[in-house]
Amino acid sequence: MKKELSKIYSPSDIEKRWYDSWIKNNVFSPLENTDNESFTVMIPPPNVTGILHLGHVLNNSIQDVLVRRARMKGKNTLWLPGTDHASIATEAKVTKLLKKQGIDKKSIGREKFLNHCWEWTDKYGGIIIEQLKRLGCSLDWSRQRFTMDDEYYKSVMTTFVKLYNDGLIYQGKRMINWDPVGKTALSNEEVIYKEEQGHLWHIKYPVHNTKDYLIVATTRPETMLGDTGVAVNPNDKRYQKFIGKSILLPILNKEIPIFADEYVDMEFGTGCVKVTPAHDMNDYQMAQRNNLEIINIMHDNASFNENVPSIYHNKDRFEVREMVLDQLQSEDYLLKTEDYMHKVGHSERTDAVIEPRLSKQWFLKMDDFAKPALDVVKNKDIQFHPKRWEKIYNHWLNNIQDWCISRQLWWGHRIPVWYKGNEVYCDIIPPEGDGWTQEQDVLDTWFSSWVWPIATLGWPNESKDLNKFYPTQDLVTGPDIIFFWVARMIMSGIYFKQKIPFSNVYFTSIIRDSQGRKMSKSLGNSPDPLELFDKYGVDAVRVSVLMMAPQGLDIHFQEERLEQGRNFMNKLWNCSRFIMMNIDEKTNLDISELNFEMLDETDQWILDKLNHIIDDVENAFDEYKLNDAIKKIYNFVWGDYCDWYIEFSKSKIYGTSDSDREQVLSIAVYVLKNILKLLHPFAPFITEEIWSLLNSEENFLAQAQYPQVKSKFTFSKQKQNIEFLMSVISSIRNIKTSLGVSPKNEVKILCRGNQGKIDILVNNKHHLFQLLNITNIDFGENIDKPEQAATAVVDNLEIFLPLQGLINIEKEIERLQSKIADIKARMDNVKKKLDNKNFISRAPEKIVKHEQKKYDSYLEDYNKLVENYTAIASK
RNA sequence: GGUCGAGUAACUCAGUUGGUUCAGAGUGCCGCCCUUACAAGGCGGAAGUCCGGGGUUCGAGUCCCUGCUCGACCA
Repeated sequence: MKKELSKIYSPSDIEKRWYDSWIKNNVFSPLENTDNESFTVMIPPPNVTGILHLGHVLNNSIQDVLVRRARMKGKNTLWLPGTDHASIATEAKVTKLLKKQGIDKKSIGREKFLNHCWEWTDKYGGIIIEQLKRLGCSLDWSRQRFTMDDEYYKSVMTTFVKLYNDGLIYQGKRMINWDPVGKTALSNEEVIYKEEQGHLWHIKYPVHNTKDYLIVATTRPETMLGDTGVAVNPNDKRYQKFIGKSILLPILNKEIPIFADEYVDMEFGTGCVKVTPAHDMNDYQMAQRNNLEIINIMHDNASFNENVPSIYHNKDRFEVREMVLDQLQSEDYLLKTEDYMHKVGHSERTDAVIEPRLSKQWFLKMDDFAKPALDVVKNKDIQFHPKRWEKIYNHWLNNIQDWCISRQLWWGHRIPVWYKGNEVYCDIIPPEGDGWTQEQDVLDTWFSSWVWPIATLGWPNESKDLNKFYPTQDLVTGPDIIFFWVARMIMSGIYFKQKIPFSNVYFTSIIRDSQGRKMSKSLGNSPDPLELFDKYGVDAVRVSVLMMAPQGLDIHFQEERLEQGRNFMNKLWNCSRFIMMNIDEKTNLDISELNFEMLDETDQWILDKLNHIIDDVENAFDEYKLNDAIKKIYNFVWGDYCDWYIEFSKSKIYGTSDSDREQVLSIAVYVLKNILKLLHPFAPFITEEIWSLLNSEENFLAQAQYPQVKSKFTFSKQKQNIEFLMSVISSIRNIKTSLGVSPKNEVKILCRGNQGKIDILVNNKHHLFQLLNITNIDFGENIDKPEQAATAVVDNLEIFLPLQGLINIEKEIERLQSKIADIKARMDNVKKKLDNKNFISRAPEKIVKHEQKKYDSYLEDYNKLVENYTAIASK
């Protein structure tokens, strides 16, 4: 019943099979009746019409690792999937699609438009869900949610009504960020400031009835058509005499006042500011303070309206800018044009340049939410990883402003407010009677998703799930939505449920291209994960991405780096292949029945090493350093298990003793099973496949028990011995290659050193033969050095390779010289310390002793090397 | 302008509390090997002014100050 696996691991054969099998057997669903501690993670809901990109791969791989590990640790685990409706993005897409078909959104009306949105959602909404399955995500699909589901809708309505009744939601006419393409208000957080090359235009503003003029400097000359004043700083000596006078505004020939306001920065530009209250946040505030007229000069699409001369009517703001500049130029008002770098606000979704606009909107008062949200992070109820995001979070909360929650869109949660004359009604249920009209606006999508952790579990109903799975434990998300979502979830959790929504927030890296640019469709630098899956295998992509994701730093993605993961998966496959080629029905797969008296030092070493790795991985997870964890496992599998343990084991596997062979195979299988368990959260498919091929007793690896440190496998002494043995083997290999001795050339070795060292080598003689291709070894304390031999010194042990006829004296001299130089440098370094009286007297005794010991050992090695060097060089 | 982060081998990055194979890993590079798990592999090797300049200390990649470069967030 020996099994022969294919030489190369082929992922595509097994991925789908295992995913289907996990689903069929409900592996991802939490248990209904259990007292086990629960572990919950809420997926950051992807946009319903989105498709998988590398950011999702990273983010969801991390979640899957945490979730699978928790499940294997016996927690009652729920990872809840879902999507959000992304109102502005989806609405923009649907509008565009309809336009192509010659259909105008407004003319078909709200209801029909929403039907189109649902059609779109039905068509594209499942794509990303299927892609997450492909990624292997162990989500509980029976609990999948969509923010536009009826149940979820009710949750959102409940929050609005409660906040309204609590007096925290109000409607007001304010300056807001207006997206002239999406034709909707945005919150402050949805405005992205980008640095752009612009101009600073210096314009002459004549003082009325005088020959004087003021000069204003502006980046937006077109707004002068809405100017209602000019401001100067009250302390500015240059302009004090003009305060109270007026300006005759060019082009319009309209008289507007010159006034004083502290806001004006005397240093900036000319120190005179043109004031356009309806189109600038700061100007609006100055207008309020100084009772200026407020004139709106634009339509909702940022073209000019009838409040300006007719030649500008219906012309876009950028076109008007050119027209105004031309006219100013020709009438000699334009004095200077400077290049000027400045930050321009853009809509996060449509990328349109934001137009500040005075508008009636719904707001949520934020002051009362901020303090508790600050507290729970301050007192560590919620911890951020990495920690530095706490500062960003605190800063935002300390400067919080009211949240504009209304959007002039149709796709989303319509605000549950009705009007009849002067009457206002707010409730989940529509008002009775005729004549009521519902508010047209919908809610900001983030207002819908800030209750994600509770609404998905059925809130406001005190459902079984809500009690069992809320609060959740870990949240994994990108730092770009720390304000949009993370902070607000914390607020809503505390406000509506009196409990924080999660205990740990892991902020992922941002994946950039190899040049450090953001991934974007227009640059075409965003690889399709599905193609990468096909090419490298899902496990390989997961492992590679996690290995290159340092906590909190951006990733520079290069496709070639996926080879590391692919090669690793192949390595794992092949060491398993080797094991399976050799085990048979006699092999004892249950290590508890092993005869520990029979353990070889190498067995003890690998078991001890395994303990250390389990511990290291545990510690790495405690700090959410997943890349540390996977790297530790990688080094153990490749560097210890494959490179050394399996190689050691061959002397027994190919030896004559059946009991030795079965013994070493049992250990090898035991360690391999632990490797599979440790690796399963990272690489679920391949590990499950190998697990099943090993005929393991437990059904699914996904449900097996996670490895724990076993104190009976502590073998410190043996570990040291084997590490010494490995150094000896390495340095003999070094001699052979650097002298150009072919690996095929069998050689003889002599070792001279103290009895302790010699004992180690004698005990492991069979390994030396197996790994070095040697014919004979002589050991001893007083062995004679052969005439012509190459030399190495390892930890005071002298190693001789008699190379009569083969030895290349020149090369050996060169080699020894470099070894001597190397150790001399180390020695000098230590010597410098020891010669320093201050070091001897002030450093801790332990350190001084250690350095002294180090020096003695170096000196001994050095002397031996020099001795052998002189002997060979003098010939 | 404010705040934060980063700068270590050709590339991408590890380096916990200052001292212990602390100067590391992977990739790439050079040499030798198709050795019966694996050439997506094995064995060996070369490679760094730890961004510059000060300082604290017996001792600094690590702590402090300062300068430079890049990035992010906020105004």
